[in-house]
Amino acid sequence: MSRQPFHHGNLRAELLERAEAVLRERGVEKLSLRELARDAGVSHGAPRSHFIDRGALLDALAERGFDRLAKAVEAAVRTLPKDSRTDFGLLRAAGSAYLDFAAHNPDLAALMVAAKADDTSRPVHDAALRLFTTMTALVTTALSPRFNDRETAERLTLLLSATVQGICSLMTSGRISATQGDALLDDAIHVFIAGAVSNTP
Amino acid sequence: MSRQPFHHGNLRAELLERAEAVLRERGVEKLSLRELARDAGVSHGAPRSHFIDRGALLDALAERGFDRLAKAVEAAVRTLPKDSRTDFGLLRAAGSAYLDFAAHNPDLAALMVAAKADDTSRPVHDAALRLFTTMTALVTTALSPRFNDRETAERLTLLLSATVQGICSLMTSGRISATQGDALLDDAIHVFIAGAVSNTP
DNA sequence: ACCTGAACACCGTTCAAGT
DNA sequence: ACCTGAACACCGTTCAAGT
Repeated sequence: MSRQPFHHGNLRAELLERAEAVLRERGVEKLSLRELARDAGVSHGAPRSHFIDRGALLDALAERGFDRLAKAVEAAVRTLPKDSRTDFGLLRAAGSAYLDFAAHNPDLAALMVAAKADDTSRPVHDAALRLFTTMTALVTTALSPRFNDRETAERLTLLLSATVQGICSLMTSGRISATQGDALLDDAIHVFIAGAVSNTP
Repeated sequence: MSRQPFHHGNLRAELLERAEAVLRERGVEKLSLRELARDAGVSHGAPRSHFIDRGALLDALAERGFDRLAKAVEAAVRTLPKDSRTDFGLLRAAGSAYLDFAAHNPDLAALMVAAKADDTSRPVHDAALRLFTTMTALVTTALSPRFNDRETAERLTLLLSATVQGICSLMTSGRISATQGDALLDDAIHVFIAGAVSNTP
């Protein structure tokens, strides 16, 4: 009945939770396995049982980031008022969710982008694909009158994702303000829709 | 006449040179001031005279990266054969230079994107602005028949830059292959041109 | 102005050992 | 299966001192 049971029982989850907070509040540089262990009241070697190394923890964070972002995008689209459910409105809502996520979790967003698709980081890549699937469904819904083949949908989604992601980077790196980012997103979606129309067979 | 003069005379430049190589060959994680100092045959405290801390070195690398990229873009456009100097051809050449740079210097590209616009990293931001100026001139040249106000040029350039940069990220993170990146760039520029036309007053 | 070298306070990683 | 704790080999940063 010790208050600190030998088996923490929840260490992995707690480390991730705490790591996300550190990431938000102090950045990747300051994220240390040893400090995480200390804060969890566990020895410095303990995290090793859950994450083979620091990179594995970062990968796990990126993976969770992609899933959270996908959920945020889905929620933004779902809660969109009926009169805003135009093609533009839908894509704009998704893009905004993206930007908000990046603005509130800049270092996590950077981690997600940086995470290489190694053999070891397969879960990260899969999570990125899940987000891509969400985005593809959305683009298909928004632009469905214009085309109906899946390949076109995926190419356009890739393009939109890249663009939105680029806007996020400009914002988080301070190249443009949040307001400018919002305006740029508007431009992006206008151009995207207009350009997609004239480039779709 | 010692072979190791007390004043190295060129330490800053040598550290940067060597750092770029390490960045390319082994990644940011492996970039250490102490190792750089060792390789330069200098004490571990010496870099302090040129870079206040590790972050300052990374900022200097990012700054140089932006200037190299700007030069690469300019060269790509300049050496473009006459019969390729269409609006599409010009933008495509610039985008390709961008992608090539990122493909060959993924960690440097990540550093450039990550570099926050702090008060301390003003030079990085200025270098980013110089690249933006280059890009604006290019977009203006390519699309000049369609508009003539500077504000439109800058908004469109920002959009194109964000998109190209997003494609770079997808590539360097292994989300898409270099071939897919190339195809995506084609799509991007087609959509960009078509969309820009119908969105320009 | 630029560099040295000791000192300090951290790291990540490994691994035998414990429960 | 999960965690401990010592050990190792690195770091970045600071700073008085040297040239």
